[in-house]
Amino acid sequence: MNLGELEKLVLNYFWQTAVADAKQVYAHFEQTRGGTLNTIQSTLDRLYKKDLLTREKIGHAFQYRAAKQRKDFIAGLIKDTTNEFTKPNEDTIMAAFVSLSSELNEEQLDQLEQLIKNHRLTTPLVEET
Amino acid sequence: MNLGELEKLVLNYFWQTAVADAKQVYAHFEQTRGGTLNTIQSTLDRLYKKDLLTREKIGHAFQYRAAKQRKDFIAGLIKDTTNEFTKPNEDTIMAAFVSLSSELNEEQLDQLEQLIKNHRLTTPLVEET
DNA sequence: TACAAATACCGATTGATGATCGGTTTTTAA
DNA sequence: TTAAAAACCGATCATCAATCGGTATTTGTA
Repeated sequence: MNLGELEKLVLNYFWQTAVADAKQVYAHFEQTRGGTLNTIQSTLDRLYKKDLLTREKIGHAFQYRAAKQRKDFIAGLIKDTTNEFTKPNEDTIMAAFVSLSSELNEEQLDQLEQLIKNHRLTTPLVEET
Repeated sequence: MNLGELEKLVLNYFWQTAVADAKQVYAHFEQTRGGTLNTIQSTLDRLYKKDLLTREKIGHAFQYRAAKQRKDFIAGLIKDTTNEFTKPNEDTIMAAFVSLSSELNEEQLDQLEQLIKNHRLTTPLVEET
């Protein structure tokens, strides 16, 4: 999935704001970077067509929201990215972890261990796909 | 960093093959996907200018190699990707780990713990930046 | 119900960037 | 010195995001 600059800004906006229609999004970006309402509208439409935003008509305007949690979206991006450089049969997620782990310091290793513990507690015995 | 389709193929090729000149790369892709030697040459050049390949003139041809290990390259990609959707002050690497971790199963959690252990053994007391 | 305002939708244009390849210049080995 | 090999240059095409004017719809309300 390849995203343009404005598309990224808008996505981040929705993870901060939850719900908004085109006019509200425009109001937010008008000051920061100019442009017209139409530009925002077509960007929202593009994100909607990419399944990154959902929308629901309320009154006469669509109310948009992020289709996925930020966390899940990033996880998906990382998996896709990693996939493109992963050998066949290589476990993509583990490859990503291996790649990242080389940059961790002590504190981060501690956090990671904690993360694993929590994960084991909250999702016991999940089936594999 | 945005890479085209052929650029990705070529990068992957170099992680498999280590060293090659344009002619050799062309020989490899000629069968699979056609195109001309020139196309390969300009792709190599683009990757070189992006610092993804190094080159050294030997005889009359440049010998190209991957500038980074696959692992480090992927780690960089993930960090860049994640950065674009990370709140200010949020730890990017940890954010990536958190994103990914939600998809791990038991076996992968085990592997990850092992990874941490090894990492602690091989890189004791690394300074932070 | 008709109408005005708000919004969505359509389509054209521009700008980046990757893919492709022909043609020319440069380099090098003999 | 020169012919062949390779590098380099530049043009064209395709795709996609950004932008925005203009038109068609929709809807709340008078």
